Amino acid sequence: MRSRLLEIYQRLLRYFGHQDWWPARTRFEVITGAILTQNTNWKNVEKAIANLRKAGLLSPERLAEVSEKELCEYIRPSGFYKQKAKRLKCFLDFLKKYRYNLSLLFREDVHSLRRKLLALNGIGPETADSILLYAGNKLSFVIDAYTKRIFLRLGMGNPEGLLKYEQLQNFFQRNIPQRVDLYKEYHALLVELAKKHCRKEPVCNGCPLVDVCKFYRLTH
DNA sequence: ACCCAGGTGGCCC
DNA sequence: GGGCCACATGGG
Repeated sequence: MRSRLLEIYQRLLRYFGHQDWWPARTRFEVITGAILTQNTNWKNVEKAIANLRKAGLLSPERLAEVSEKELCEYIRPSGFYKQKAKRLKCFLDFLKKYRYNLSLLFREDVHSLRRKLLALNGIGPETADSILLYAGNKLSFVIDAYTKRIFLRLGMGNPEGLLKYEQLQNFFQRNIPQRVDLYKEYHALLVELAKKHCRKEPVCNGCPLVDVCKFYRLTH
């Protein structure tokens, strides 16, 4: 199974090229984006991030200063803005214990830090792992709706009960080399594949995995 | 006028 | 432990 996952990775990389994720300038911007993009189109998140940047608020200290109400106005385009303002504030309260110092935060080991992030209101497994991997350079593979959908289409979903988050995550982590750059690139490539070829209504033309896609074999 | 998007938490059984 | 539902904006 190890070779299967790596082969898929190689094919995606060859087809799409390096994705160079996460699209952000700083670690704090990664974290902010990770919370804002929850069930939300990235284009909308970009608008919210642009608002924050224009106001000079893309640092923990500065963002901690603005009221939750004011924060709502900046992030409105990203949707669920009242929830997300609260969630950002919640994370900042947590970060205050580290004197708003992300280097200090990420000095902690991945498992202990993951547990602490999951304990925060508004940070579930995907957001936690996005923060750990892309902001903290920690070995924590990100699973999202796209990843699940793709592996269902590939016919790798049900047999071992790989539907639950941690199960699918363990499956990846056990079967590919433990390298941060590989984790980052693989997730980015899966998102790219999903957007181009693995939507709810699949676009099989030109899909680099078309020959191994169970959905394709069943319906064409 | 629909459907969808890089989830999460709360409530119910 | 699993099955719904609210949360909200912008684009196709």
